[in-house]
Amino acid sequence: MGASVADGARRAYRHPSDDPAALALLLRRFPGLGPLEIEQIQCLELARRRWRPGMVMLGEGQEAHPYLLLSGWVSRQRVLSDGRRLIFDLLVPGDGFGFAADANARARRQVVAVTAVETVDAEALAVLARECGPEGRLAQAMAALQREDEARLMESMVRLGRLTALEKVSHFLLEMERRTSTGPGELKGFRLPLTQQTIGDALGLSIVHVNRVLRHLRGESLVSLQGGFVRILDPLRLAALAALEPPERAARGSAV
Amino acid sequence: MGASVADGARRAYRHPSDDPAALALLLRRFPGLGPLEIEQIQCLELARRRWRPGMVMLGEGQEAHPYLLLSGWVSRQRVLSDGRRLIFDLLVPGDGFGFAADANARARRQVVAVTAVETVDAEALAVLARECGPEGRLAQAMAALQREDEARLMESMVRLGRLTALEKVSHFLLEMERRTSTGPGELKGFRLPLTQQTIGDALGLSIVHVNRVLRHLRGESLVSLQGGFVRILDPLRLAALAALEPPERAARGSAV
DNA sequence: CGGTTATTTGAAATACGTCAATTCAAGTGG
DNA sequence: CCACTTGAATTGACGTATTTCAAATAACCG
Repeated sequence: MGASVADGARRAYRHPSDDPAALALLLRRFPGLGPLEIEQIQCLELARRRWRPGMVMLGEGQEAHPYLLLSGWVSRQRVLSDGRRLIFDLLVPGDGFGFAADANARARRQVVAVTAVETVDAEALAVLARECGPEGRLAQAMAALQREDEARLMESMVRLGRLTALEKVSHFLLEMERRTSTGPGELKGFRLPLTQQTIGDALGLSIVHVNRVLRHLRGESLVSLQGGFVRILDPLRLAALAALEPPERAARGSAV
Repeated sequence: MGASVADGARRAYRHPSDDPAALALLLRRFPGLGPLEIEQIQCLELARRRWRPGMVMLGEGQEAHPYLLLSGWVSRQRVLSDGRRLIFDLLVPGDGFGFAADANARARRQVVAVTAVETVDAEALAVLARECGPEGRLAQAMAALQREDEARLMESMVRLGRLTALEKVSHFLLEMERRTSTGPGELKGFRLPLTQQTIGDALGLSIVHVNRVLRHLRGESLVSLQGGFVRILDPLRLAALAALEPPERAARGSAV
């Protein structure tokens, strides 16, 4: 019974600043870049920054500054005055935030480091994208990322509003596996450096219930959880539980 | 006991195509426009279009086309294969959709007319905004609207994930009052041409529970509901119920 | 008026949250 | 290496919010 989605942040997410794979992680998220853009991005390596767990990387109402995540996990969230918290979105290495200027102020969310985090300052990247015009590859790639972001938020809304706890957790685990997998042939699972409280705040569930659902998933041999490391043992059955729709489809007619 | 948030769409939202106030409605949503832009917008009056309740105005995965709402209510939503529905957002006269090209495809949502709807084709508006560059007033105004949109979605996520049913409904009614009020000195209430099923799908609640919460709000003399017409009788107490935060605040520190 | 759709209500089931205590894992200082 | 502390995971018992089921009005529409 010793399985858990334990913290483990300090162990596995000690700042891997000298990790040569970090940059590759970033680039994989920017589709369709040419050698010019890649060279430009590599210049950004200079402006790194580290954040300790719990640090507020972007306060509520504060003007946004763009960053890319090299390592660690980040939460975009809102905390109500009575302490309730909702996590809009969890960001993993390769993700970025703070690009849509001023969007943060209106949306009244804060960005917080969940684990130890290492970022690169992407201000220069945003400037470069603007300079090359909206048709440039970089701007296109960033727009694509923003659309991904938005699609993820929509998916989260469905999850929050219309899925059961079992469906929520299954859906969440599958999403996280997809987003953290660094390539093909990776059947060995993935790290999930989140407390059950954090998972609960992302799914709109109490910590106790998250725990029970995880126990159930373990009991059914659908996933294995050990020290913050997750293995999805039966992806098909889990996807069925997650109420996942078939990926995408063509356009449809108009009238009901 | 006969109060209800009844349909009433066909009665009150019979297409007011000759309503001279329609254009004013549109313009109030575009802050900071000069005479040039207003003139341009008025040219758009030509391309109107009508939709009957239930019509799919933009199918899932379909390429977006920009519209502005002159009259009627519209739902951006997602329907799961088992029939469950989540409404991301309800659009009221003066709102627009379909501007962020391709965003719809990834987000896999459909746009559906809730009531009878009248739109103007805003393609020309989008083109004009692009032509004047991202610094033009029109582009700025549209970007501002999009930020509003996003902020509203965030607010919805908090509502879906962390508010109780009573809080959800109170919050929803206040939001709708704010968004449909056409100006100051309007204490008389507002039309809410939505089915309780629709409200439920926007709040992640069952229709039965929506009904019970509304009855409770009526019983407490917080709101009055008659034939799709809503009066908020005690805004302060209702806002307290809605777990509403103080409007906005300055920037905040950084570390926890 | 008959047919349809929406609202309303009660009773019962259930999913989920809260409370409180225990266990477990990891770190810390002696 | 060992108490000791701390934070997270785990578990049981219990309360409650919300859903589901079913049926009865009520409003609307042609």
